[in-house]
Amino acid sequence: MVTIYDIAAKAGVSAMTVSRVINNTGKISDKTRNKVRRVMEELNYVPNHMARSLVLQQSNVLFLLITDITNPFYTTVARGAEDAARKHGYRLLFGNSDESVEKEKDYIDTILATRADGVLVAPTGDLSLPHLETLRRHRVPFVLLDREVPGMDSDVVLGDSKEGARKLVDHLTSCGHRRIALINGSPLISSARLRLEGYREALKLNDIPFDQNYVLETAFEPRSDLSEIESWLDRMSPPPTAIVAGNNVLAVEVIRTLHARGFRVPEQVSVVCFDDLGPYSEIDPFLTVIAQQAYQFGYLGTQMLVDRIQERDVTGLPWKKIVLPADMIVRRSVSTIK
Amino acid sequence: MVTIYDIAAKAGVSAMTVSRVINNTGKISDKTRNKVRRVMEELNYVPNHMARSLVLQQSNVLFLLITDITNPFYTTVARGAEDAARKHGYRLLFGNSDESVEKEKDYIDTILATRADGVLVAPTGDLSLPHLETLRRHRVPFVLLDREVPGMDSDVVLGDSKEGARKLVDHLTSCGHRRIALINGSPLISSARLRLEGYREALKLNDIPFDQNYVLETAFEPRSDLSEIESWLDRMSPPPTAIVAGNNVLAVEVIRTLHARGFRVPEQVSVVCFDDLGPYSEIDPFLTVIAQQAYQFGYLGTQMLVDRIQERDVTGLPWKKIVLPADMIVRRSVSTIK
DNA sequence: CTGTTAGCGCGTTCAT
DNA sequence: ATGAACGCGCTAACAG
Repeated sequence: MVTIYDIAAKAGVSAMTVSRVINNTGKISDKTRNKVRRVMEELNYVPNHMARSLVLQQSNVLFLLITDITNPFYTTVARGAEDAARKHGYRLLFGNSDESVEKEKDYIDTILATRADGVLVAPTGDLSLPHLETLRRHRVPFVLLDREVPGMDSDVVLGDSKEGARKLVDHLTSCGHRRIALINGSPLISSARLRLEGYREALKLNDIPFDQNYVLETAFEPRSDLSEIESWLDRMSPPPTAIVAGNNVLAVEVIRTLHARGFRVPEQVSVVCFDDLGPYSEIDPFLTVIAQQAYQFGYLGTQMLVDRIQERDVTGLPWKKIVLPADMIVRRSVSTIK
Repeated sequence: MVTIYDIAAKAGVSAMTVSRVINNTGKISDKTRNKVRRVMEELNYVPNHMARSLVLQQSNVLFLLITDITNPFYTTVARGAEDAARKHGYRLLFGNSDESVEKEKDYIDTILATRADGVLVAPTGDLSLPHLETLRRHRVPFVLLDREVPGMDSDVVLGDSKEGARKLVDHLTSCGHRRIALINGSPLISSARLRLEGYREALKLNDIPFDQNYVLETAFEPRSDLSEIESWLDRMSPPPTAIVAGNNVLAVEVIRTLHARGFRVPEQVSVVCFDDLGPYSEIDPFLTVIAQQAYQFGYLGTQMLVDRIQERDVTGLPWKKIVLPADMIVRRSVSTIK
């Protein structure tokens, strides 16, 4: 590896001068600058970020910790984050927690050891609190994505979950549905809680009694075993005419289960959910969804994070909270009941 | 930041002993080991990867350079790569080239400066050659994904593009289609070339003359302006009854264009393509596709890369080439012509 | 079993 | 405008 010393020697200057040329700091005569530049090219010099980071005490690395890059929502979040990170000169590491607190813990350790300058986290849920406290204790700035964690103030980018759930339920009732079920994520996840709340409020406003049997609280993550969903479906009587899913994964799994049981969607059961399902929706729009602005989650979150990193010394900057609107896209997965 | 010196002082040993405890190297008495461990916990010590990397001359970072994480194919590649990287103790950086040679060049510089231990690249095409040569010159091991680059030997993971194209065309002919068009990526991309070849061979075997007007070679990337596709569609006469798309993006764009022009798919025009479209296909399968094993591209590619990194000194290890099978999934986007 | 020395590549500080 | 000395946090090599 060629270092600044190599090029210093060959250019007949000191390493410090080379460093100055590279970073455009201090005053340097055009002559030496050009000379140094020429030698750098000649020797194919590439700066060493690790050495630089070590002395500067900053890595220019951000970490994106999401539950699963494979979920189209997070895919797009990642794209937004990478674009913004690149724009500000940061590199982006990422990891998938799979909604597992333990895996999340592992990544937190990695993040600390990496000396990432900041973190974007979609926390697995309220149980992430200790992890966030660890980050805080080590003074690593972070921005929460999609989920808040009680007991931890921070910058955060959220979707309007409550409003989204209301819109979904209202849409269903306006199509004549009254028996509306909800399959949701864990109540330990703030966005799931808000979606349940929105669902309950909308029912009330539509004079529909709340029935606990119509609600299943389970994991937002894909599962191999659908039996929990199956038995829930069987348990409800009378069966619902419509199901609200707390996210896209649950929608897919409910529909698969319904299909396996011979139900047709939407003819026999309507289904709506949060989060879109990627490019397919452009050509064969099926699911009626709350299409959250995933790209903005990542892009704006990264902006906030970078701001926070750079104004780090300014103590007491108030925490910022961005709530992105919940826009509904009506498609074909809801039938009308007369 | 607490360093090994802090904990050395507090534990009454030398920094070297602490280092030994951390890395489990050398022989250390249980007593000192425990003492050191206790102090480490007490002080919330976290190792500094950057310092470690600097002296060890290895970063434990891999870089995944793809065209667009938003493309469900690459999304899944990324998931496979991250899983494998994590398994081997590597962290994973990623970047999107958007099929742009310039952006790719930028990332190559980043990769070098980062001192990434290895790179997974889906090169933008044959013009990536200089970039790969740069990596090679700097002795950075890399594995090519999905695309080969003439003039550069290396490890590579490919799909069986030729066979895939044949299958697609054969399927169409078996449904009675004879006027089969192809919308493909740039001929500067090896997989696009092979798909064209497979298409031509299959036509020949089916006694269908090749017609250059039925082929459009354009970018694999999403575009805002569909006019190129529109005019191609208008140009073909008689119009094709079926279209093979070189990837999922092109399939989506062709279908959108067809819809905009009032054509129905598959009633008036059938469409098939390479690469699946994400989770949607599970619930509302529409497009007939060659579903490449995206996860394996990432997972196996990373395995190969790690092997190459670790056996780095063993010169002359032959380049490995993995060709993953092209499995067709028949769905609803092809109509039968009597 | 444990400590000392030196250096990984770079930038800050203080001279000149 | 340029250079020398030092340290960022860690480990390899050697010494004891």
